[in-house]
Amino acid sequence: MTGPGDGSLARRIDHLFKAVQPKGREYSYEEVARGCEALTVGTFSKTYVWQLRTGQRDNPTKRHLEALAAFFGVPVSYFFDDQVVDDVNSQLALAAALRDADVRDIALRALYMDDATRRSLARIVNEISTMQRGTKSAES
Amino acid sequence: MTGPGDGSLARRIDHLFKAVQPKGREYSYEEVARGCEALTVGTFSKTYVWQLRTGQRDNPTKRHLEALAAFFGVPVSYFFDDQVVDDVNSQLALAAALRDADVRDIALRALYMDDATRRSLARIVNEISTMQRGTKSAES
DNA sequence: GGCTCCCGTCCATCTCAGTTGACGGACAGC
DNA sequence: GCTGTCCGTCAACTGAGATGGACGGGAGCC
Repeated sequence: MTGPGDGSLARRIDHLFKAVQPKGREYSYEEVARGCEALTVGTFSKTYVWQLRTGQRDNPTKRHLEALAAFFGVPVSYFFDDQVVDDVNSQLALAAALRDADVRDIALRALYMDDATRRSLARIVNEISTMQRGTKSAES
Repeated sequence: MTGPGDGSLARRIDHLFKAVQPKGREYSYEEVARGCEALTVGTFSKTYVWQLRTGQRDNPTKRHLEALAAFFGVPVSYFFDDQVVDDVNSQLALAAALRDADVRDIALRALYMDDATRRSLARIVNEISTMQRGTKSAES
């Protein structure tokens, strides 16, 4: 496997940057830092995020690991457990695929589907919008 | 569960001391420290183990968390788990919804869709099948 | 072009995580 | 009783973890 699971902490963080792009772009280091600060007590500098991603620092504290995991929406064990990496990665990849596809458009076309299929799609779209937490509003 | 997951890091480490007693008594701080040093690279002082257990220090680094987890034979996520579960809940819920929906059926109906939508759905289905390959019933 | 704003990168700095060393108490052997 | 040793506890120091600010560069705007 050439995923982030085979390497260092830096690889995994790098993968999170690439996989989690609710704005269609990678988060900037400052966005991540401020987001982490918002989610946990304590400070988080953009420089340190950069150092972690590039492998210049590889031994962060518990607090920083928790903040990063919360920000990217992955369990903290993502940074430790290879199996969790695989599980999460597949879900992140799915989320990425769903983002690229215009889900609302698909939902519209679902009007021409039969009942069962449409309900299934509706549930999926619903979960997606929940997952995105209003970053792309105007759903409901 | 009223296990060690209801409190601070200190509570969880204290629980490990009490629960893991292969010699019939609690490990001494020095035993833990030396054991951790043996299992990982780097140093680990008995005083620091004591500080962590008593809550005087509560922000250890990744390296120390890995060492402690290895010594006591628990996954590193033991020190985190419950705290981040709700952050990934949305993704887990999505996975559940996708399991219930008959995705292959949806893909078949995609034949009647236009090109762009069908390609989007193809990517989604591809990710789903990838995700389902390694699925083990992690259901409670 | 010139200006501004934001990004990633680098460097100087400081804070605090983690170690070292020492003190008092408990238990065993002499 | 006395000594030696191992334990838990404490205070002080060291250095790595982490931060703040500065520099260069690219994109958008007038």
